[in-house]
Amino acid sequence: MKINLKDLAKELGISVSTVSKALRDSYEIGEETKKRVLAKATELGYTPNPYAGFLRNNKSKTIAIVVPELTNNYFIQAISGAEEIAQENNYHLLIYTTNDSFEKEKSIIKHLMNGRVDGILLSVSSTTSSYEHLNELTQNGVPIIFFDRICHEIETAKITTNDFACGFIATEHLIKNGCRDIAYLSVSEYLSIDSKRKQGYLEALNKYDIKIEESRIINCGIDDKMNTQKIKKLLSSNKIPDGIFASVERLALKVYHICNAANISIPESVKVISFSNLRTADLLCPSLTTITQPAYEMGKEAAKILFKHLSKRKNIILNENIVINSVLTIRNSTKKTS
Amino acid sequence: MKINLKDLAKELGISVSTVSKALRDSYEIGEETKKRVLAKATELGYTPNPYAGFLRNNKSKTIAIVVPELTNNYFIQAISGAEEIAQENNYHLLIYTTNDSFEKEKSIIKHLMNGRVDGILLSVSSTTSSYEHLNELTQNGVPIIFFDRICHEIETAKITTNDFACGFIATEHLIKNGCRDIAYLSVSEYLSIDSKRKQGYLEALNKYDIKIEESRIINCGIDDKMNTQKIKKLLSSNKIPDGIFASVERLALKVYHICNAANISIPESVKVISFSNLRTADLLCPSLTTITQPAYEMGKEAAKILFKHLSKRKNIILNENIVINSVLTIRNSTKKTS
DNA sequence: TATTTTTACGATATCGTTTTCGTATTATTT
DNA sequence: AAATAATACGAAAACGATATCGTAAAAATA
Repeated sequence: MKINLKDLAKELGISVSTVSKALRDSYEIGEETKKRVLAKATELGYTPNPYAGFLRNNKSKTIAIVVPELTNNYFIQAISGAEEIAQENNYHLLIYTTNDSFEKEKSIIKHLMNGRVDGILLSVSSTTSSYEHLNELTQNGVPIIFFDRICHEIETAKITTNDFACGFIATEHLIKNGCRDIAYLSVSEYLSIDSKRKQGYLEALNKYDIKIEESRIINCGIDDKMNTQKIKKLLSSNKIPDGIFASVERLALKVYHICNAANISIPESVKVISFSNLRTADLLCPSLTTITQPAYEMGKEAAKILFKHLSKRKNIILNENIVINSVLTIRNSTKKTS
Repeated sequence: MKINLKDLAKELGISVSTVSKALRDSYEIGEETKKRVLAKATELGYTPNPYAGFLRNNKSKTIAIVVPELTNNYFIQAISGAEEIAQENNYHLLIYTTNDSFEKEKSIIKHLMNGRVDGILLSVSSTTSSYEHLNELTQNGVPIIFFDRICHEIETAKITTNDFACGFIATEHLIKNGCRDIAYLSVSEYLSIDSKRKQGYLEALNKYDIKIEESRIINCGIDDKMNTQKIKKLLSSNKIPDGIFASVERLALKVYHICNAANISIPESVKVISFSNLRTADLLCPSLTTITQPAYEMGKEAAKILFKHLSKRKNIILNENIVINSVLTIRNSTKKTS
């Protein structure tokens, strides 16, 4: 049933090595023999055992993509882009989610260290606070490319969007539409994307001479209940902010839900802008003004760079920062209401 | 740098086979030796080459999940469920998207035939019109489990939701809220889920003595422009339907967009219900009444059954139909407006 | 003490490829 | 015709781990 090279060789009355070379179209084999082998191979439905080849060549034709969560459209689109490039290169794509857990990320990375994959695309977990596991990985010669949630400490290629500029733009947009008391919903103290977006936010406040209130920076995390509590508190005081800048989609939706429940009207009472890749942003009530990251392109680019490197067989990836800009799409959640 | 069993054995001054058995905690090896080996292994950071084992044992500890698209929350959630179970079983998960293309599906399946994976979780493409590639797969001994978009012709386990009943319930809900002229947006003539949902729709019309109009069954497909055109036509005639039942999320969103553009008010002019796993269904304008499939559970269940089978090492999976019910969530898009 | 059993380990074949190297045959050159 | 070069193929050694044997030494039994 399951046919291998030896079977094929026996059937053809020639040696295994000849069959192997014939199938790989080697110059060492005569045209006639090649045809015979190929014909027999298709006749018997021969397909090579991939793992034998992997073992021999020390290459697995497989890469992994590791993301914090699957309930975030950004990551879905990035995966989608990576998958397309993988298919183009006849590679296979393993998928792992860390659920934003540092421990799980370490465990996954450890499992990928032994040559199971030729390379890794990673967006680090929001609770990842040290990078030894990633260092070990590169020491073992497994190339890794970061996208979005990058790790500066590791020397390799990193794909990001213009987080600082967008943080600035988002905040400026709120200001220009009348906001003077803007809250920033931070997603994680560990993430570079968060700190950059926040810096953009602070810079914009500075430019427009708005005093920075530490209490308006809400440090959210992965605990949904805690987030709800913090945002509820923000929106139930007697002096609620007139603008909210959510660093990630999930927090903006939380704001929507809380405002709905508390009868706080967007954008009249509070304007909302968010980093988001939501497909339904324009169908929301009200439609949500977003900074949309080029998630698909970022996934594609990360994979492309990995494959470029894999084809070169060089052992080191140079430090490289690739920035693909996000776009601001203005909708009703930040509409001027004066 | 990269250490293998032989290196370890040399370092310890014992044989490769002893080291191997010690690491696998074999009864053949003395306690003391085991400890020595284990200590040395961790000291030198030994991790087994996975492919060597795969070759030897003819098992890859890897399964694949093949879905039509990633821009559909149903599939994302199903993948998420499958991934969780895979991690629990220390398995790895390969992901493939067919983009609803029959050819791509065949190509992917062919690549998975040679033992690259121990099993496959599949939701067939909406353009898949024959099943030879799947038959070949099972003949090659690769177990396959279907979820959602199943294939009756292959004998194996299939995870579905109660499509017929939900088709009926959805339609009945529209009728009870005042609709008498209900259109059904079909997603594909090939898919069993579609025909079952449609049958439910027809059954409901029958029960309430509503005449079935063939022209109210809109056969959509994967061509977005064609879909837009067909739905626009439906909604721009002088007698538009008072209810729309979308068989998939994407078509409901299309309806929303078209209604928004054409100033047709939902639910006043037309009520909309849809199969959907949209997280933002309740935030839409108006909030969307949905039949929500237990996507996460279905993915989990599919994976669980596969692993149950894999542990049994039996060569055949019995025909089995597992049905997990969907839930109707009533929101404003179907609100009574008499 | 002699025999059997148990314990603990090593040598080696195997999984299915790829690839290096060796070589017999034919073709080309002088 | 003799020497060299090109062509077409086969034998066998990897790749790294596992598992089947076989077998010394130690322990248990007779």
